[in-house]
Amino acid sequence: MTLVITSGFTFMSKASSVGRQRVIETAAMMLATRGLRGISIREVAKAAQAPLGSTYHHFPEGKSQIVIEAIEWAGERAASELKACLSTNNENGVRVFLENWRNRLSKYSFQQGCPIVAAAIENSDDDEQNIKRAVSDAFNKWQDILCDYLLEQGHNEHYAHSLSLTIISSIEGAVVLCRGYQNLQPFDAIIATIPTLIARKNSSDLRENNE
Amino acid sequence: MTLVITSGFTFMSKASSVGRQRVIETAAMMLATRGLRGISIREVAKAAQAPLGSTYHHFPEGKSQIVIEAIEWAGERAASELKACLSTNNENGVRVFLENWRNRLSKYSFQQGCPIVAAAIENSDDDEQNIKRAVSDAFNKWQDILCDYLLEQGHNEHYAHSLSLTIISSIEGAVVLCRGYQNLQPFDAIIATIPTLIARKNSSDLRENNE
DNA sequence: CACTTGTTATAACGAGTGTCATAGTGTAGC
DNA sequence: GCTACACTATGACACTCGTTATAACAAGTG
Repeated sequence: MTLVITSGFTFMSKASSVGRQRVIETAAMMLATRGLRGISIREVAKAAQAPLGSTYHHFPEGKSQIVIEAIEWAGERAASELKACLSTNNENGVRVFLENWRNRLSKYSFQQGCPIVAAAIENSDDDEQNIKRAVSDAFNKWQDILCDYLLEQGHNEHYAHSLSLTIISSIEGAVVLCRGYQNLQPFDAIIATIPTLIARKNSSDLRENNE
Repeated sequence: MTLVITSGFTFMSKASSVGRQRVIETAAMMLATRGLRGISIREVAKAAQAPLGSTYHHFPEGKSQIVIEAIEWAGERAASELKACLSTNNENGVRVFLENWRNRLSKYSFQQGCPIVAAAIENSDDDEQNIKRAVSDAFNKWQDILCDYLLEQGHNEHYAHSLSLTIISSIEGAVVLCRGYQNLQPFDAIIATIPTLIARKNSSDLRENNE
């Protein structure tokens, strides 16, 4: 339940901005745990030790604003971690990133997944096209980073595009499966298979099967 | 919104059992659309044209029973479809299954995903270890079917195990990404990459990287 | 007819939800 | 001092939620 805050985000002049930021990070954590409709502003505020009365001061658009900012923050956080892994580990970058995710999953006993996934799969009849936009923005950012990396590794553009989407899909799917299975087998599986797709530099056997 | 009922499920003697079954299938559909906490018994009953007063007659354990039976039904349904694809298409079986999923996604305009995923990622503090069990049962069934198929295709046991989990992870992840992106690119990506993992019969380059 | 049995109708309970209005607090600048 | 303003406290509104209790209904059986 305890959340370690590492961001030095400063925005306004006062100490309350760290309270605002803590609400965002707590919302992201609870989103990853319980889903979009599983969290309430009251609970987020309580967990963030922020006064409920002030959430509508910091987030005048209400819950959807909190959720969107949580998605953006989590997306940015994962993007910078991915970038760091890829730039410092060269051809093993993806594997290191996978293993980081693996460790985080077991650290939290499969209670936490990906907040962006949680926001992606819960439709509501009326509201919030903006949530979907924040979700696709996050996915897009990860894909761009991965795509650039794969191009640097010598893959052609088309394969880099497909492979980057495949990697992200596998990760997100494996996180879901691990939470269902309550063990790490799905993640260990993609750690065993995905790197072989990256290692293969010539993608000749791929082209003939495209439509 | 219209739900086509294809199952010939008979259980009790009366026509009301089709009402009961319709509640299950409607719950599965709404679960796939709005998530575990996004559905209410009242709404499911209304959508299934079943009287609210009788849901607690057919499902005395309440919402959790409805959800569990919906998961079981959806898991069984997907399992039999997967089995059919694999047995009638031999080495293209997975590809056919992927394309079926792809078509279903666009048919429902990315509104519907996988009900089992929805149930897998929403933790609640107190209740329902049984939901998690139903989820992992469904995943396990799919994995067994895929694993047997891959063994028949000539893969060794360890690779078949890893690859089957990778395939399921990729599909579930791609479904999530497609809903986020609101387009089919993620699914087209895994259709381009996954079959190459299946086509490769010798997994020699895989073994050296395992821990 | 009475009687059972499977099903439905209706109303209510307590709890939780997002949101808002209003009043109160503190602190910085004059 | 005092005003301005960012923030917080409190309580309320209208709503939905899962669940239960209780009564009614329909149909078959004796």
